[in-house]
Amino acid sequence: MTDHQGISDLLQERGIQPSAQRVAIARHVLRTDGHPTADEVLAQVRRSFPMVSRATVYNTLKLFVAKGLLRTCQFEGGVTVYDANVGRHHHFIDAATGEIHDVPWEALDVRGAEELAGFQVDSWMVVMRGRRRDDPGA
Amino acid sequence: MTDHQGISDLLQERGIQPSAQRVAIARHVLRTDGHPTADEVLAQVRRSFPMVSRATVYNTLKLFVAKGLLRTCQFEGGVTVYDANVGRHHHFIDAATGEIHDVPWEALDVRGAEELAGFQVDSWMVVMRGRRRDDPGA
DNA sequence: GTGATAACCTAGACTTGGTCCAGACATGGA
DNA sequence: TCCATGTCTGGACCAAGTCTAGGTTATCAC
Repeated sequence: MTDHQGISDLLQERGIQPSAQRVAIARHVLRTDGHPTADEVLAQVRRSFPMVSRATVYNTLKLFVAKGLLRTCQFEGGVTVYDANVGRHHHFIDAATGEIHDVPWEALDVRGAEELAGFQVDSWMVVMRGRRRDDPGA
Repeated sequence: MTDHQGISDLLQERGIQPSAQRVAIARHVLRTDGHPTADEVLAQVRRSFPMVSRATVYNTLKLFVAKGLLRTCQFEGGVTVYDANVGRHHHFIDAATGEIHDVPWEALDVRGAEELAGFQVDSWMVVMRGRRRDDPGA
């Protein structure tokens, strides 16, 4: 799914014309389970595609979000990061490093969000902060 | 608690020298249950204190955060907003207006956050999105 | 192949949220 | 009063993100 042809097909499925730039951006942003910023994507893509412009990266990321391939998140520092995991999940933010980790939806049990008085709740997520435990036994 | 003397005392309790500017900023930012941005605070404070500078507002808000009088949040749009409610609570974001509403801690029941494998979770909150219901009967 | 059209990309100017800094001003002891 | 310290101002600066004009490329009818 991350080879050139596969990505090209995926973009076309979503109604996106698979230009060389878009495929290059998609390779970097859809293949990671990290949460890169637009500038990180730009830097990565430029290694294999030096002429790509900043505007193209921003436009393409926006397009991918509009087409449901990506979602954006804002946490610490006010920078927008992109998340290729578009299914329901929660987030854990490492207070020491700022790293963002996805937490599976089933790992937590949230009750009461749907029947909140005065609000029609369409979606929700839990945002946790703390430290990552680096005991390898876990 | 929002009159001049009370605010002055509150600042001093927290080890903050209560200058005229700081009291003016505190009056606007601690008396609201909204979630103003720094620029909104600046605009408000300037109505009663036209000479206040942007740097002072930013510095003062940072100081209040450091002293535990305020907390910051980042949601949509990547702007930092300030929240005078520093106790535990959740957030609801109105998808139509972008407004942020505080949701009481007890309104939701979250299980599993404390014993998350691989992470030491220090704090968490639920971020909900949807529409505000404007039925007055609720 | 050729030309028209639309889609796409680039570079750079611009906007906005936020920080930094030098100098001015206030305040509180000795 | 003088000095030291803390605070405030205005403006320069920076970084993330957007906008725009013009150039390239792809598509398609002829």
